[in-house]
Amino acid sequence: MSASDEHDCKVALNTRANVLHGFTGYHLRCAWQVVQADLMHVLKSLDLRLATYSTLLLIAETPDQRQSTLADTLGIERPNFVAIVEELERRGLITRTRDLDDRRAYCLNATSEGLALADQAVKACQAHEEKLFGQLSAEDRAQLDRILRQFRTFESGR
Amino acid sequence: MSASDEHDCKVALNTRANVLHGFTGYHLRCAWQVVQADLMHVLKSLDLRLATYSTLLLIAETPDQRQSTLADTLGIERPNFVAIVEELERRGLITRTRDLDDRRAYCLNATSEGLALADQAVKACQAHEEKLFGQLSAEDRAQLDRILRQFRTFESGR
DNA sequence: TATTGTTATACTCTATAACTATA
DNA sequence: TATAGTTATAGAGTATAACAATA
Repeated sequence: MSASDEHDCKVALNTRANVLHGFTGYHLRCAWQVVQADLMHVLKSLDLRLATYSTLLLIAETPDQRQSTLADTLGIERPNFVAIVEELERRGLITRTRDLDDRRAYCLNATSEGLALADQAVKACQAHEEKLFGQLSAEDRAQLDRILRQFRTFESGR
Repeated sequence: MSASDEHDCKVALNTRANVLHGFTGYHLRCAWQVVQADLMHVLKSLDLRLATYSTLLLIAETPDQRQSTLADTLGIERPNFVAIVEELERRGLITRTRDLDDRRAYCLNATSEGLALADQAVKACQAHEEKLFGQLSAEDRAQLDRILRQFRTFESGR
């Protein structure tokens, strides 16, 4: 068996007490790393990465969008998005058809295989969330979700 | 003025509603990205990165530790830690002296310049935390900190 | 034999400039 | 001239194998 089959649960920045522990941002990072490590493991079983997963989901639910619109939504630079879209197309999960009104652009759509995989991935990620966030009390879990959503409106500027 | 002088507040994975918004993990990631972007900007003004910052802080408060111990604590692979330590030493922020009991190892210690910079960095990061997490209510901020700390004990394995 | 620090290397993710074809 | 998609490239961050010096 390969190293990729072992589930590596190690958290960077771990165990020993130090001044970093006084920062909420540090704990936020540690929490994300725990979640990310498990999420990546779950997605790997479907041969997906974070980027291909979120791209496939977005294409599956918003048909006929352009690459640049999708890339923008996902916060991925257009040049870096090309390889992601190419992989999904090569695997038969999405189609790219020329926009008839603007022949520079593509319209991206999920195939039935893509929709099926997106569905599988969502179910797997819901199970992953249950496994991880289910370790919190129901109240804490709801509070965490509610509080984290507030960050979307935050400015990080001076 | 260079691009590094502008404060880029953009959050990846942004604005448009999609199925990802149903996942707490997604919001956790977004929150970390908001915090990380601002933190990196703050540290850049002291010519520090996340890695050099956390390494300097750890060395400053735990004298006479070995590289491998420190790397382990920070969750950084030993080979990748070499360049970080070299940079801090080159800038006169830390010293590396051979361990007399084990001449394979180094003992790392912060210089007075290193201690001063660590102090500056901690103060800057405390201000950064006030600015960001201060946008939450006092109750929400305390709840978030408390809940996030629970993740340190979580297993992400099956 | 095992460990400390190191080198070399490779793979991912990210960021920018410049090209092409269309508009 | 501006935009959509692309190419090339460069920089971080991260991971592993293997080496020299020392234990």
